[in-house]
Amino acid sequence: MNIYDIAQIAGVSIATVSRVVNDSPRVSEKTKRKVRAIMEEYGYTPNVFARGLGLDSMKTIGIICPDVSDAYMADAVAHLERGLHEYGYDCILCCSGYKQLNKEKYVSLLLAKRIDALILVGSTYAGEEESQVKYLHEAAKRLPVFLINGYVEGEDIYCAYGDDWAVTYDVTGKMIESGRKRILFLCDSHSYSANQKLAGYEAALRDHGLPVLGDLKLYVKNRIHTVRDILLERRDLKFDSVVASDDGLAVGAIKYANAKLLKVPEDLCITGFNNSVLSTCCEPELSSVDNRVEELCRLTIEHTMMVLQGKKEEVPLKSQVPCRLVKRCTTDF
Amino acid sequence: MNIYDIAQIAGVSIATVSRVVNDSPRVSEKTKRKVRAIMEEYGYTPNVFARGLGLDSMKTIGIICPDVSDAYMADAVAHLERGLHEYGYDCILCCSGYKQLNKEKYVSLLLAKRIDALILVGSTYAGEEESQVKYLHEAAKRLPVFLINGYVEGEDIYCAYGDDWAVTYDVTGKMIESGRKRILFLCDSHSYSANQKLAGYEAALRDHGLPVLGDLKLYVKNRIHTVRDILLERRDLKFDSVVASDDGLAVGAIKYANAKLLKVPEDLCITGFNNSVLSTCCEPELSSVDNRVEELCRLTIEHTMMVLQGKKEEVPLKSQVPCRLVKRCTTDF
DNA sequence: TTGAAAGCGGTACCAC
DNA sequence: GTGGTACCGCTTTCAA
Repeated sequence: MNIYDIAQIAGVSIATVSRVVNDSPRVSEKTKRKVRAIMEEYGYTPNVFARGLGLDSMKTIGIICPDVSDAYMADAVAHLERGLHEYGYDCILCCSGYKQLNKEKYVSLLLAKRIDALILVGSTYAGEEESQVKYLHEAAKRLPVFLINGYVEGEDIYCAYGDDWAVTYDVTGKMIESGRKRILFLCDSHSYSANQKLAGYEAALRDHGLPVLGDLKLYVKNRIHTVRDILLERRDLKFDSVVASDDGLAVGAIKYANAKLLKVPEDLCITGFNNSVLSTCCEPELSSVDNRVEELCRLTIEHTMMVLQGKKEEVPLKSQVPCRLVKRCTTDF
Repeated sequence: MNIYDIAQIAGVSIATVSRVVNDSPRVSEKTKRKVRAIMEEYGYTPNVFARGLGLDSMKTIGIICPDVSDAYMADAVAHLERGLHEYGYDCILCCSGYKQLNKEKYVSLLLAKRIDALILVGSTYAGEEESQVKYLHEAAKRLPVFLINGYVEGEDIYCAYGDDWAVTYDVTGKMIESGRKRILFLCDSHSYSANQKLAGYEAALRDHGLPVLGDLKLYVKNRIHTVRDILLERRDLKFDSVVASDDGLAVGAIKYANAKLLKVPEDLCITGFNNSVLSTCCEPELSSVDNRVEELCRLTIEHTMMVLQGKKEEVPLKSQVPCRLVKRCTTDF
């Protein structure tokens, strides 16, 4: 059943049917009703390919994230999908992993699919150096690119991210003010956001007259037991508190504390990041920074729609959303 | 840059360019090289819409799940996306929620997008009665439909699921054999898989000569604190063990035990389902049934490809994968 | 308000 | 092995 069939049955031209489908004002109400009734009766659905050919758009948005099985990204993807769907857009989801080559491959693959916009979730896409974000600039020449949780400067690259620096500065400061002197910084990558957190942590130490010690900056794989075991093995490492860049790492620290029978937060004060289920699952429950994914996604969707509607002048290239610490049982401030 | 441009530059016909793009054997190696070089040079990518129009396929597979922010589904989606991508297929992801109407809407939306196959993740799609799966039968008339974690009988509906009944029967049996007499069954839905688990639980009770008590079958919302609080409030409810249909529910039970200072597993023996991060995050760590998503996804992908390659006779309509209990600290058998 | 017809960018059949 | 060309199903301009 195609537009020709409908036209014939309705006794009008395909142009008219097309206008009805697109709800053009230049068709009489009477004709509209008639044609609609027939489309309904025969269960006609316009062919998306033919439509795409003409309009060069399929109302589809590409979402790339390193790995949806990560709770934070899954959450983001869920919010994005829901929101975009409300605007009549579908989502093609791609999990690129963390390797540069694959990120680039996925982007060009999506470009070939003629998606309407590209949304990248995760600060890994912000790259560590200019050469790593070149592909984003290239992509941005063809369609609007949106980054969640990272910042890349460039025309038509719109970024939404939390103030990781500020919140980490703040949390670290509070730890110091509550008497901690040796704060361990736990991290699992060198992404944009990880670097922001690290910088905030270091600034807080400096501003409070504490030394920035290389030993106390630990890069570990984000697996609970791995973190616990590494901390247990490093008997040389002395610390009275932990600022972790992810809940998984923080829970590893909690497991370490439990294993060593340390009192939390008295002997070891711990904060995580992302405010995921993990933080209410562990024991004691984890104080964690809420990165406000929902808000970041909301903003991104809003911006995407504005840009797609040609109002890109009204959309800021960078949008920062304030994070906030959700206090539970692993902090005493 | 389209096929006509390339043809002109290369001094061949569009037919030849098309053949080169599709790597047809009926083009001389020399011509292929020449045309390929030009395509490369000008960065030509075939228009997917035009191609779709002709072939009526866009090498895209629709994935529907109730909610990707759920760890289990996120995991499944991640596996599916990775696997399908290896076969050159992209994924359109839809989160339908649990309402019948929305499930149906999403399916017809995807059908209109002319996807090549449909994969549904979650036993909620198996429905509770025939009328609820009618839309799947309709869809299956147009394209192959795959279910992960649920069973629906019907032509061209291929299902892969764990043996929830058997593993629950088994676990419940072991609890009884280790001396438990009042086993609480925790559940958050009436989905196909939930019903299987319940049936396995009840069968085990019966086979061991224990009564099936309505009080001990509890339907709760899958939120850790909610579960804990409900159990704390129900002071009338006596139980010495818990079989939960999801890790989240089981962790709720652990929180309850911790709050009441019950010893786990001595005073309260607990098992969860899905073997998610939650099970290694909580304290004590949870024994949980591994539902083998990865294997379910692997099978589904394999089957999808076979069906799309026209070998549907070789694909079984139902594939069962044995689950297994991963023992941690909340059980003593 | 409606219709005719020219694209959109490919695929595939049929000649040569 | 290569080229010519009729589709695929829709949008949109131009005329009427």
